Amino acid sequence: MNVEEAIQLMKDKGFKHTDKRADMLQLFSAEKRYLAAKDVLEHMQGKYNGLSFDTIYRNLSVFTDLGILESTELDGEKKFRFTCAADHHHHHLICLDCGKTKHIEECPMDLFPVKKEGFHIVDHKFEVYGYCEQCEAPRG
Amino acid sequence: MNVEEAIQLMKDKGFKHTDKRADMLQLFSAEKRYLAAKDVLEHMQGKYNGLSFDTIYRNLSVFTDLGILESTELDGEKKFRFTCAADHHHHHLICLDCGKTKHIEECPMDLFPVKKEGFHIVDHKFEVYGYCEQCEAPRG
DNA sequence: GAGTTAAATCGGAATCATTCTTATCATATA
DNA sequence: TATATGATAAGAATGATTCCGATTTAACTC
Repeated sequence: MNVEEAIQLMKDKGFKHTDKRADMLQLFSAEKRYLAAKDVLEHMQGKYNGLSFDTIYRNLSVFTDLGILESTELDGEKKFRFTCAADHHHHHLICLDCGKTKHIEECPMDLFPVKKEGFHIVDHKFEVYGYCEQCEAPRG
Repeated sequence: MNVEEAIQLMKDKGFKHTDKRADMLQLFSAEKRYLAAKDVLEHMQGKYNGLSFDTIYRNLSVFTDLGILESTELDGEKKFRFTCAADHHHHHLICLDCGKTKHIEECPMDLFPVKKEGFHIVDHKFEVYGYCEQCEAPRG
């Protein structure tokens, strides 16, 4: 998925094209890492003075619903990134500082049976956390 | 670890014994599932009128630091349970409704190598979510 | 190209979980 | 029992997120 495809998908689903939405998608496409709502707001405020939090949150939610962005929750914050593989299940190694990721193909659910007597399993989360080279250095 | 051991550990570490702390530990020991701060508050308010949120949060934090409780973050809420195995690494299958858990012995980190070029790994999270029999039924 | 309609946005208030602050109180100890 | 220090109450403060009413704008119709 790229920005053009994302915008087309958005239109196909009946959402309107706006400059703010296009710019948000452009940002995520360029960054390819997890960003918090406030990161997005900061980045956009240069161009759009008085941009509302509501706009950011609403659009993040729209994009996530459409599968354009994927999200996770880290340290009490929702974070979003341009989906790196909308078509197949995967996991991430995530930099706790900048949100940069590495793709993890293996899924633990495929590798061993989780004893699930008396449970109806509906989801799972597997994430590995660390610091990338750029963020590790300053931490000494 | 049981309630008595937890209280002893608390005293050994220089924390004072109070009825509220003992009751909180009693609750977690009896429930053996993930509870949110507000669950604990509700449970305690019957006995202690005017109990402060601060007391709950501070004590949850003390217990977690001492390894008496283990915690996770689910749906924007911190949840706590009496540690089911303070001595060895493990994961959980968790009921999204009531917080009941099943122990998962296998750790994905042991089962396959996570390609970590350029990353310094410091942590990971593996949780399986579902609904237990009691909570599944009402959901129809 | 102007008019219409529903969606998008703004600005700020509201909410929810959590943390902080200050004064008061209770536990453990001398 | 007196004292010191930790624990608690009460409520304010914080931070992320959501909600709401009023206004603006994109997309469609004529």
